[in-house]
Amino acid sequence: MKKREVIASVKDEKLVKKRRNEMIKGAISLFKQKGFHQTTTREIAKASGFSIGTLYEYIRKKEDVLYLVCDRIYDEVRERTEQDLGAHHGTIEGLRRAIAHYFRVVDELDDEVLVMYQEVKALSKESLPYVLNKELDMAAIFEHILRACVESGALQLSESEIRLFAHNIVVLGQMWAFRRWVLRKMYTLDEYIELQTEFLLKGIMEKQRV
Amino acid sequence: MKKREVIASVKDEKLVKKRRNEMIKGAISLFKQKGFHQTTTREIAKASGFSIGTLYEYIRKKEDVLYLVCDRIYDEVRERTEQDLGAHHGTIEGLRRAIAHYFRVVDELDDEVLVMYQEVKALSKESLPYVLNKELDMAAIFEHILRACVESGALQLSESEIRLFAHNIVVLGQMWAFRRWVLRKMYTLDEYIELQTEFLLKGIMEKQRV
Amino acid sequence: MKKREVIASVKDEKLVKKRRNEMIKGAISLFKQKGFHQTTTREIAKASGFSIGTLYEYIRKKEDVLYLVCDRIYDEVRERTEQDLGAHHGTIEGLRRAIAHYFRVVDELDDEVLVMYQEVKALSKESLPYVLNKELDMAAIFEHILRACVESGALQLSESEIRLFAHNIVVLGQMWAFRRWVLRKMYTLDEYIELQTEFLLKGIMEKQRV
Amino acid sequence: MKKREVIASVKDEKLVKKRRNEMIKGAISLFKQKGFHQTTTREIAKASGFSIGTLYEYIRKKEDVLYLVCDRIYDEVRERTEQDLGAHHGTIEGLRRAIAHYFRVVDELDDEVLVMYQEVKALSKESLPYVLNKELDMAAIFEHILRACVESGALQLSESEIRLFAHNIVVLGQMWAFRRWVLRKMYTLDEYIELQTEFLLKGIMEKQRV
DNA sequence: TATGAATGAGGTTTCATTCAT
DNA sequence: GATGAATGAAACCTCATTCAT
Repeated sequence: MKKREVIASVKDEKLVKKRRNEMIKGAISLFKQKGFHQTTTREIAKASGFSIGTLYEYIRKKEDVLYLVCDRIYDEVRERTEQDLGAHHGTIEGLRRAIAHYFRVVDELDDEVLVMYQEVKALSKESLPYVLNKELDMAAIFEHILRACVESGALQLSESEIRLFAHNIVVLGQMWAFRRWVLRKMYTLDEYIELQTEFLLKGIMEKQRV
Repeated sequence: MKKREVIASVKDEKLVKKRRNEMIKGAISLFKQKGFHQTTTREIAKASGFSIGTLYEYIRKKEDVLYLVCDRIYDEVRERTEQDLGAHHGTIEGLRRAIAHYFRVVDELDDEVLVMYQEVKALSKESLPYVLNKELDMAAIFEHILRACVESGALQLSESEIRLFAHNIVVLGQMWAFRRWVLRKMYTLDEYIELQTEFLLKGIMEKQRV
Repeated sequence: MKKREVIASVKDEKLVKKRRNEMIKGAISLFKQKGFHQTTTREIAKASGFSIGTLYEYIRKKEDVLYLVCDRIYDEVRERTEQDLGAHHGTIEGLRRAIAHYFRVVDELDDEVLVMYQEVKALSKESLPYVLNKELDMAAIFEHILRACVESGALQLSESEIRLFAHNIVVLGQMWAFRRWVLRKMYTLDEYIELQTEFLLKGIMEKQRV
Repeated sequence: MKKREVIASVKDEKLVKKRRNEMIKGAISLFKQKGFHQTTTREIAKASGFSIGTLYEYIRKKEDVLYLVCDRIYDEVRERTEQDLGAHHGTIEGLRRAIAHYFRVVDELDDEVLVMYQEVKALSKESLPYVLNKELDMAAIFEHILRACVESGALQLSESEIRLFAHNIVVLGQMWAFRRWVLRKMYTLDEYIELQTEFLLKGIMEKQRV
């Protein structure tokens, strides 16, 4: 699925990219604090370093900002997660590292992940599918890893299980962001990774009926 | 933690309870469709069957409605989950049944769970703790069950693990609601319960290091 | 053709009528001075004696005000023109008096007629037909009078001529309003009526080829 | 009365004339569709084939465009009407032909006439007199013709009548444009010319009191 | 001379909340 | 207790105009 096109009045594509980066950065910091609905377009413009008129040269509606923000956050999380995933491919060790790596990315971008999580529903019916599709892309990363393990014989999983477990990994990672208000009181990041990785791997690996 | 007091002008407590029930019912159905911010107080009043003036006899601010709604949904989910939990206490079978039971409750109340999930962040700093506390109550249900299993010797878990696994159960249940857009394409509820229960139990039970 | 319904949030029909009268009065005086587009909704509210919020309890969009204004002006002109039209029905004298009477109405309501004339095109495609239909109603008044004269034998006109002459009368009346910037320098109202009545009657009456 | 000077930043007069022609052409086609107020300066620039910056090299304010447009339309209507008016000067036949000719010009330029009619009131107090003066020039054309007929003895009219009848001719011509929504359903252009010419000539010619 | 990005005042409209009845 | 008309702050968005390039 291609990206949704957000139409700008300004022609210069370089400039559009630059201004939108400023905009996204400004908007994220506001959305973190107050959420999308509590943030005004003027505030977004100000935080982006330009006037309200200029803001609207680069978007059409306020919701476009939210779309761009969600889009960016997903890209960021995905890109970072995909970094350095090559080694140990198709091994349990590789899976273990991927999980840990992903959890650390969520920790670094926890504000962003939270924003994304809580504001997605504010997207219009038009934008939503594009963003949900990115959720699927995240799950797909772990599906690939799991599938590689199956192919190498390191794991024995049905296709159904692969897909479900991939979602489980993604969600238990995000959980560190959206339940941080309680989890951080109980665990350090390292403890959380340690415990959840054990939990996940056992849940994924064992074959015998419980 | 006690409930947050939502102040009503009307004194008759019976009436307050009755009107608030109507209000919560009306509001939930609206929040499901359009979310809290897109729903106006007038719409809430109308859907509740009384006038805007009357609505404000039973709440102080719009956010009170959201608080009451979230509060109610948590109570509903918790109450239903706690039903018929007595049997098999302290056994793996009891845990298995509790999980399945809880997942079915989430399925029945999926709209409500979604509302709760997506609108919590709209609560004021004042209300939020009360609602988050209810999240903890949900986790506490499974902590009790897990702890009973540990005490009966059916499971061997540290206190840290008990608390984390309880959250995992709660979140993977909610996941059926907040990822339904993808999960329902892949699994029936029964399949989801079957797969996730296996996954959870294996993750929880096994003792040997992976 | 029925009137276009302008939807009000307020239920009390009496009140709606009263407030809309205030609104129309305020709006006309503003439209006279600055035209529809130069007039802001805030100004309309103020001139009507209520707040901007209240204004929008009685209309949905700014254009509704324009529709109500045009609608009212047509009604006013038509009603006043139709007054005392009974006598001399079917005679040239009756026609002469009707013309004079109508011209005097235009003179009294010249500002209103001007507003109507110049702002009609600002109406939406949705409202326009209802207002144009009122133009036809005006013409219909004179068609009836002319037709009565034909039936009584006082005039000999084809149906085509009746309809055209009716429009001519209406337009030459309105001309006193929309060309007042020049006509009033040249003629008093009485002179204008005298000259135009002669002109119209001769144009209408004579049968022989010129 | 001289033309109002519309100030351009660009000095090259040839270029100014050329660009303004493009501008007027573009603007008219937009004003036809949406009216002056609904048309943006950007749209005018685009329709004219240059940038918004360039537009403002040739005008000072948006209203200048409207002035130039109205000015041009009047010139066009007047020039075309004055063509081939020499023959039959001072005769009823000459008058008859002039009326028919003018009505055909209005028919050809009906969109333009409508624009002019409906947007004149959007002109500033400063520009208005210049444009109204052109209305007088139109009337003057027919005043001249009528006066020639009086001088040749073909008609017997007071100065007052001459001036009024000239306006009547102008307005009944414009009426074909501004009432076209109804008139075209009832008459072809030829029928309209035929009927109105008879009407006008009878109204103008007959001497006996009615 | 031509461009188009930038500006921000100001437009329309919404909606939570109040309060007289 | 119930009503709903009134309020006005504040939201989103537009667009005429400027000015650096």
